[in-house]
Amino acid sequence: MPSDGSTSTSDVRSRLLREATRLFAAKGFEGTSLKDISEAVGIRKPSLLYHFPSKDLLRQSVLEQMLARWNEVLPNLLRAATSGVGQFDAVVEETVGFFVEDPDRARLLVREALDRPAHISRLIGEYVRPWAIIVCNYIRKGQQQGRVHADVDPESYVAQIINLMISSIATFQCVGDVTGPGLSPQQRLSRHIRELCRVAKSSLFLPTAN
Amino acid sequence: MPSDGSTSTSDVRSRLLREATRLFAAKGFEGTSLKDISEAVGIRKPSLLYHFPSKDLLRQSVLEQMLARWNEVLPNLLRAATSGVGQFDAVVEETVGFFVEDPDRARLLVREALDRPAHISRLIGEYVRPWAIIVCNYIRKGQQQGRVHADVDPESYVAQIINLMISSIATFQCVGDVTGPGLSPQQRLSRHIRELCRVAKSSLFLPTAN
DNA sequence: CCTACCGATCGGTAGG
DNA sequence: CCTACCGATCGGTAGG
Repeated sequence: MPSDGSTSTSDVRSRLLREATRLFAAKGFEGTSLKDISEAVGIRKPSLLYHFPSKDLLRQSVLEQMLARWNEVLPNLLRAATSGVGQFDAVVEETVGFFVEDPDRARLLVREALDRPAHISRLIGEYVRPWAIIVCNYIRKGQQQGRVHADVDPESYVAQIINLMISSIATFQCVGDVTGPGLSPQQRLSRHIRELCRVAKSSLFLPTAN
Repeated sequence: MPSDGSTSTSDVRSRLLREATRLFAAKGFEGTSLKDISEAVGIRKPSLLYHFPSKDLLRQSVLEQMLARWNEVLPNLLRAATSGVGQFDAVVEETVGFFVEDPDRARLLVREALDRPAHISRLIGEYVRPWAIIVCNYIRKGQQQGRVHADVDPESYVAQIINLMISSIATFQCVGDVTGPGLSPQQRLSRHIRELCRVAKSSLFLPTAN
């Protein structure tokens, strides 16, 4: 019975996951203590360890929760990925949207890539290779049809664009302002993403002859 | 007198900087202890603290050393940056080369961007804004001359390409293999960089009419 | 979900 | 450049 209004029901576990995500993204796994996380939720450290038996299992749970959300979005993405120039836009924007919706997802992935490269390699093999191969085949078909630049290296192109989408959102807050202020963060983000999509598309497709 | 062959002269300080760079890049600032660094050099922790009075000053020194090296390379870069399509290649390749020469530089910058975004914002203002403005003006001139795509957003484009160059090398070891193995790391890196340069150029310049 | 407590390790100092 | 040591904090456990 939530009589005090601060703890709604018994979603302590999900609140722990949320605060852990936020703090791991902001200060890193080693830079965050269990005390930081538990007190952000309003409980003591041993209580956290009741929900997550160790710090490392908490880290794994944080990543698993994010990947589970990605698997929810993936069907939409694959549906949009069948063919055509407009569909390409949709795939990029849908993927970017996943990370814009919560930039901590991007920061978490970049940190994990730096801290545990072998783990990220495994996740890539599991979560992105399947549909990366599909995209590569789509690119090669486009090259045969003359819609895609002949000198594109499909595998490397896909790797670069994935990397660009994730890391540019992860570090957006500080690398976004190369040439000074003058715009609101929202405006900068919007320009940033539009240019990201433009780069991805313009470096893939030949200009349409119109 | 270096009689034992392990310590050449008294470059303990520079060896500490080298090992600190390597360990901060690999495991992060919070994930690296002063003991790790000092023992990698073969001395005790208090001896490290004689050369660098605190862990935070060591971090600053590591970054300063890297930025000093960048300032040595910058003149070559600015000389090549004057005009033309071939020159654009030279600038990108020279910049990429700086980070390929030692990928720890890229990892250090990405980690710093995540850990201390305000600090990286300041460094960007100091080290990259000056010549980023020059590049933006060059892009705008190219747009007027019809050599550069009209819909390029110069500021965002520069931010994206800088971000791409650094982060793709920082996380190359794990994100490079989106579509499976089969190539040596050297071959993969070479393909990766070639595609990176192609994306940068192809998304900027209009196809030459030949 | 709590209090009380554990050994280990942290960055840093004293003193030589 | 070392040994010896400091208080603080770490992840984790006992026990309720």
